[in-house]
Amino acid sequence: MPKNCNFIEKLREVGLRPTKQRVKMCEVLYNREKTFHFTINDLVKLLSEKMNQKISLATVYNTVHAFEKKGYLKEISINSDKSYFDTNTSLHHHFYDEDTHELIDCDENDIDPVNIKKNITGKKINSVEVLVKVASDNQNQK
Amino acid sequence: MPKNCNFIEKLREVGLRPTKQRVKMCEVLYNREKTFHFTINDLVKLLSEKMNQKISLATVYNTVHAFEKKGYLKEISINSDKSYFDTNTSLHHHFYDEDTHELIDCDENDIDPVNIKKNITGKKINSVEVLVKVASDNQNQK
DNA sequence: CAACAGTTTAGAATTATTATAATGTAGATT
DNA sequence: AATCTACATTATAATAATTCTAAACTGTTG
Ligand SMILES: [Mn+2]
Ligand SMILES: [Mn+2]
Ligand SMILES: [Zn+2]
Ligand SMILES: [Zn+2]
Repeated sequence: MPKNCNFIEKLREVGLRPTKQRVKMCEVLYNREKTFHFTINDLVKLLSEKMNQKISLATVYNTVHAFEKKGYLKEISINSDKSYFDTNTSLHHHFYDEDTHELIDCDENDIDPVNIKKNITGKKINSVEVLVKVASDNQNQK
Repeated sequence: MPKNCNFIEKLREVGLRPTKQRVKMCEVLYNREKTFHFTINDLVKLLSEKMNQKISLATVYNTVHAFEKKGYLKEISINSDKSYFDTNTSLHHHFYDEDTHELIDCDENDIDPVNIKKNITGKKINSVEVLVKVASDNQNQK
């Protein structure tokens, strides 16, 4: 998804009707500096509280999944209680803060390419992703 | 958990009463050659069909979580629909077969140590895990 | 063999997610 | 602009995974 606005164009490009719900969701998701990692509930809350936009839960689910299918969002598995989504759809690694339950993106400089020596006959590698779990370091408290 | 039997001893060691349900579950989980990756439902089915042991769903949930807390099982996140557990509680990497939805353990020889250059102040790294997704290679079909 | 704490159980409750079906609307057709 | 139609939104019901509850049961200790 683009940097700034014209979400209407962008939606149309992939064959999604630019309804006002979809445009509002784009604004919330993509008008921001950094990658956004969220649950459906986070998103519903944001829409309703910050944006004053009441969108039915079913629509939020439908739209998030439509965006996922079109490559505007990526689902990530860090917790099996609920689904997390990521506005950064490129293949990338994550730090997961076990204290705050926040996800942080890595870029190419943060982790060296992973060297995989195993190979499964008849299968090809589709993705390689690293999850680094961190927590507050209670070692250095003088 | 041990290679063969005497689960009664082992359970007692960590302060879990060796009830017949718990011992049966140990047998199903640990009397096997390789690591076992499973969902609660897989386990309930195994117990009931293969072992002819009807254990209440609530007990299976309770016991799996008790085992997890005691370090006999590890929870892994690959899919957000349901929880997966792993009898291999060591820190290890996985291949995930997107066709069969099977998990395969890696050992130290399969993937080189991951070199992490990013560091978050005040936080220490608790774990680093790699997930390699594979699928059938439809390239080489002469 | 008590007595008690911990355990199992059926079933209800909760939470996340998906399905249904009626109503609304974007965009094309006249 | 009025009409049409496919697709979208919505409230609500249904389903699925998980957790809670409270009563009955059982392993252990004395
Ligand atoms: Mn999905
Ligand atoms: Mn858990
Ligand atoms: Zn990310
Ligand atoms: Zn494993």
